[in-house]
Amino acid sequence: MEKCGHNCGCHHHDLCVHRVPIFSNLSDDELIRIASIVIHKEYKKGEIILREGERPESVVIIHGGNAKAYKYTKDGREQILYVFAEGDFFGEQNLFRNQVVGYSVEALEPVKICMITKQRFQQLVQEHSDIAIKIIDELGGRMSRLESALQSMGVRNLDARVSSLLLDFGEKYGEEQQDGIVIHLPLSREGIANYLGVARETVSRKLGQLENDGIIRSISNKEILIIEKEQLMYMAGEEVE
Amino acid sequence: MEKCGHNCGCHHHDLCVHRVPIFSNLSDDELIRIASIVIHKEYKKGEIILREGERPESVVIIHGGNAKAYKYTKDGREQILYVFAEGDFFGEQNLFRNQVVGYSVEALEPVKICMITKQRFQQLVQEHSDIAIKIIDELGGRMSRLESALQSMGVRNLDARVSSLLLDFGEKYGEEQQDGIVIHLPLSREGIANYLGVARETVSRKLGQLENDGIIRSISNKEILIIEKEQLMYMAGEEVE
DNA sequence: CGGACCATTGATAATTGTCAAAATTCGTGG
DNA sequence: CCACGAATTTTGACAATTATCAATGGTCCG
Repeated sequence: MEKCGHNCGCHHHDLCVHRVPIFSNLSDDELIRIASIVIHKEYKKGEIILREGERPESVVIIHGGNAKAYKYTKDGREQILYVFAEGDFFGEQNLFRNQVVGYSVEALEPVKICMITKQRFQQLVQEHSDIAIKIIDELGGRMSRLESALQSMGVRNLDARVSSLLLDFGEKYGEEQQDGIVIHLPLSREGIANYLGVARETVSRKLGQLENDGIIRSISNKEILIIEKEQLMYMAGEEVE
Repeated sequence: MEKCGHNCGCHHHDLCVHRVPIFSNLSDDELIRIASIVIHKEYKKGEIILREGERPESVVIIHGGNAKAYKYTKDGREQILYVFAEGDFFGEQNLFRNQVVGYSVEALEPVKICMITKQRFQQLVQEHSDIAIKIIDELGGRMSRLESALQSMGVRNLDARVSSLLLDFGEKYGEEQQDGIVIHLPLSREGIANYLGVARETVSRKLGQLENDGIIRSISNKEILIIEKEQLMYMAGEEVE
């Protein structure tokens, strides 16, 4: 691990604000200033960082580890909306309008975050109009991904969706090796199911099928090897009729 | 109709920029200034206002009529993402980043729009940082709705989704009457199906079921009467197990 | 090594999709 | 206002997909 064990007192080195696209236009001086108003926190696996229905007082930036954002239905079914990784932020929905958040965020592993209070953040945006534009940019990107996800759920068959998910995770969590790409999964099978909006068992079956076809290999519960990326891309793009 | 038949030369009265939340903080003078840089256009039913994959040069504000935003899969299945109505805007995703749009927009009926070129719009945002904040607000609201839609697709059963849609449309397009709420549907049955991500026939069957149960009445292809709103709300909220 | 947790598999039921045909609605022109 | 044809919607029969329930098998950690 890092030497930052004392309740995350890391100051000027390894600034979390450095990793965040929305601050990318700022000078080093400004970054350090921002870093000084930032609150650090750590969460253990399974801890809730933000709870649906709350009115968060801060914008949260992930500084390490992954976290899932999800909604529950009344009957307890979970839909995962995002898997946040380093540099992602949330809580911004409630920055200006006074609205409750629409999802909960839970640490999938030990997670470090930086928080900036709403008030401070508003100040920042006031001073640097660049930041507002970056936020619009970032939200635009996130919306595009949501729109694609919605389309996937609506009209694409499950094979295509599973393939897409493997490819996406390959990009984000993959490690190139000589026999293919090893994905270090942030989610369990159940998590994958709740992300795709299908039953746990169905994911098992689809992955089993892909393994039978020699397209992937399940190394462990948290690692999958992509053997035939081409094949996956084909399946993700368009299924044979 | 209105007297504005001459290719929409309406100037200072009935300003489209008046109806748009993102300009709500501006003074009348400024609104008039903005109105002067706005380009007006009209589209007939079925015409494409924006095509997926293009790089739009303008932000478009709907000034009258409804339009659907949708994506196609390669095999021709349509997923409707939004139904835009008066005051909604789009094309802002590409305001600052140079990215292609992720969906097409088609007029569902005669539609009037106002366009502001990217360049002018950027200028506006530069001058009035309020606008950027309003945009963030607006995008936040749209994201919340997308997130809920994604959850619906993922974990809610079809009865709940159909009920929700009827209630939403009731809010947006409904007209209170003594025997219930008459919805003036912006979408055909096929449109509803493509919005919910199910087959045309399935929508027919579900609506038929609701009609048999006396919860709604189908008046015509474009009008549905909600008789038992309570019942719909119950079904939308939580299905009996 | 044991126990808790997670993942897979099998059998069956429920839901929705697909295709074809019939019925209804809509718009137009007489 | 009515009638006609085109477009849309509904219905029925059947197939395909996925969910559910139950049991088994693996994996991870102490």
